[in-house]
Amino acid sequence: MSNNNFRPPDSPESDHADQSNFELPDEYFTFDGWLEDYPEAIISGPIENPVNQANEVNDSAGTSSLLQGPAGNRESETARERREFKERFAFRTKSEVEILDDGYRWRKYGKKMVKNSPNPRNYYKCSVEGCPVKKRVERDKEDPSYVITTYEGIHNHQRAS
DNA sequence: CGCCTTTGACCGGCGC
DNA sequence: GCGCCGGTCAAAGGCG
Repeated sequence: MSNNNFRPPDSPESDHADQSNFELPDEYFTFDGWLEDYPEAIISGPIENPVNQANEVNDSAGTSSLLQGPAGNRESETARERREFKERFAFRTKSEVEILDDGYRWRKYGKKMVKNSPNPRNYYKCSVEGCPVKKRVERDKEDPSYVITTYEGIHNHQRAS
């Protein structure tokens, strides 16, 4: 299994050479809320061309997100909705370990048991100073052989491994 | 010695 | 209001 050599597509500087190293996870989803807001995302299956979508994002200015949802109506959204509208995506990977080396250094800052799941959820933050990226990792409650990783934000810096 | 986990406390939003 | 729930803080210890 590709436990230690995948690369998430939210890399700010991922050039085309990097793309060749990018191994897709088994399943891959995008959404513009959190997982619990989109339970159907887990069920409904992988999206069509995640790599192409990632390329589009990287090619287009690098300002904005992988996950443009109802962006046109942003002004009319409430403050809370706007605050929650961040760049997020998740994927589900069959893996025995949760510590996947994606080329960034992460510092774990929390762990919580969530309701409706027997498994804890782990919170990580990018350890580069000033970089706002966070991720959370939890096991699939239905199938514990899968790990669900959710990324939030876009990296400020180059990958330093 | 500099970074990392671990872990319970804390906190803010939201529903009742 | 109060309590649940999810997210974050921070003190303490671990490990290379």
